[in-house]
Amino acid sequence: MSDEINRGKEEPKPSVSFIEQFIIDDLKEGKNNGRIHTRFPPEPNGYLHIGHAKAICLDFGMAQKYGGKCNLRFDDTNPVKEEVEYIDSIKEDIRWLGFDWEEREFYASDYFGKLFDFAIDLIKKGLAYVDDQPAEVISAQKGTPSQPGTESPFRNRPVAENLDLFYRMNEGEFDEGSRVLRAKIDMKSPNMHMRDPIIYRILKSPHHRTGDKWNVYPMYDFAHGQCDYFEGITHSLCTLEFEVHRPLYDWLIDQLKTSDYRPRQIEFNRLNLTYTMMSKRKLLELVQEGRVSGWDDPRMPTLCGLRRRGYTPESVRKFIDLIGYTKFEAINDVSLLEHAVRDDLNLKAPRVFGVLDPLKVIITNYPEDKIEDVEVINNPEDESMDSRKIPFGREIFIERDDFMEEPPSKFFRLAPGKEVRLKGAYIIKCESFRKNKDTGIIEEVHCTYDPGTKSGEGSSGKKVKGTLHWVAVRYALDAEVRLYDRLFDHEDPAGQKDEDYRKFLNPDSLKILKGCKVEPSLQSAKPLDKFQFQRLGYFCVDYDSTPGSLVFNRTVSLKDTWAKMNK
RNA sequence: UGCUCUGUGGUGUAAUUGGCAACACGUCUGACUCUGGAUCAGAAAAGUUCAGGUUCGAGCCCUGACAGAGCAACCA
Repeated sequence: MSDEINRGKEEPKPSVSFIEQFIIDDLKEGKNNGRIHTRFPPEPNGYLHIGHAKAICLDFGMAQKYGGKCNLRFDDTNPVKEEVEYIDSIKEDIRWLGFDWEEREFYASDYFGKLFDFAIDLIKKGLAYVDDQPAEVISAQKGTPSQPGTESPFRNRPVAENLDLFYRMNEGEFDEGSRVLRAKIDMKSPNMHMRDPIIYRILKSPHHRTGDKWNVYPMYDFAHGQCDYFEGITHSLCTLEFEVHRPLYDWLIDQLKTSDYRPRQIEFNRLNLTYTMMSKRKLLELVQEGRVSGWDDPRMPTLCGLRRRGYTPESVRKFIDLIGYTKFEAINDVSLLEHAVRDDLNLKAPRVFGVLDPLKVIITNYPEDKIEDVEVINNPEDESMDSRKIPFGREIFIERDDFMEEPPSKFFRLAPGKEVRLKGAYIIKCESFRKNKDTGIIEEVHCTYDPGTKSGEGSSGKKVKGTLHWVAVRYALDAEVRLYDRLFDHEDPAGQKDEDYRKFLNPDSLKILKGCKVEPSLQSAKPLDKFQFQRLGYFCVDYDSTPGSLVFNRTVSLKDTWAKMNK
């Protein structure tokens, strides 16, 4: 290529997120000896959703890109809410997304000993005290964001007494809720988190990893920053709401650190999507109240839900990449997510014929018992995917929507006297149809075919506007198809003050179609196999599917300009 | 009435030393098509929350407003 051409189209500089820019700058300055170490710290109290995917892609992605490492660390500081079930699903989902933490699977509970020692150390330095007051009193003394707090009467308890009490708290001598350990910082701080935060509480539920070894457990705020520190994390990436916690983490690390090293916390915006919500608590409610079939209901924004819906990890990653990381709390349009899957599946998904709402067509001039195997391309976007043969015969099913008794002028499909191409087969002409006099339902369409128009062989000079998909009656397989729509009919169901999000549940978010007809090659399709049902959309085999009764989930429809014209 | 953060087409982002506001999704045309898909060509759409200031020149710097979000769990 000549210099002139090169000059003409300069590579647009790839723009990086503000976080990546910080990392680049830190690297340039030689911080941490050029080391990059991140972590993804989920709490094992629910399933991962696409919002977590945003964090995962950043945590693992930055490490990958800059030759660093990313730990998986479960934030399991609350034995009351956390379960082993969730740990396995979280690991599965991270792997599915395409990331690997190698041997670095850690738990906040791995550090309970160190954390306890640190608490003892703070007590000895006069920086922590045992408070005997009940939760409500402590809470009242905290003040409000606009009013300073007041000091606890136990604030100046002697060190020896604090030490004795704290040890005895851990011995199990006191009831849950009777005493807590607090850091002694500043009750008048404008930052609520600095007003003598509770750092240890008594909890007597057994922990999934440490059993009944401990009777006191660190609060998240007392564990998170230090765990990062213990693991040598260089960049602690988290969401915006932890911005106000940062001074507390810094204060704690100041008491702990023995060198200049300190993890750098950088906060970014959460992922919000239109017509859904990310609150783990509310998602759990949907599951528990039976409003969805489970965490992996294909309407859920969970990773297992998206997987079951037919999303590919590539499409999720692409979407995350598209929306970026900023400090602005945004709400992203689902249509971008849908674009990402369509874009990915367009290249990957084999095309097949499936008829959702079958209407029988009889080709009256086609021999009774003749069956032809016609050849169809598997994917016009990818020649290497080759072609396959499907059976064609005198009786076929077409989509009910593809026939109209009295069509408008722009209707390019089948109608009395009109001709259409049957994809991969012949051009047919509608000669007549049979209608049920009582119901008005069209029961059968009678057509003739032109033998000179076989696909790939000719068209007898005919030009037809429409091409239909079809399935031969004799070889059609029955299938159940589940059509999904947005779970909520409000753009921001959880953001409506004084309105319960349940009120916005979309009653039509799931339509189950029985008696759909699909081509015989789908007989052996396995759960999670993905296809494009020609002209309809992308579909994925559901876990409920068996060779004897196929079940497909619609991932997303194809763009449909005809449907749009008719709106 | 406090503290922290944030305001760029409808939506999400970009603009790296202050220099013609760019890209994607969506929307709308048209072409092509044995998928009304894909693809291709094109269009509409913001003058950067507002008001001042500095500057030859401000989305970017300064000042002041306004708006939104977060913070008052023995949750994370």
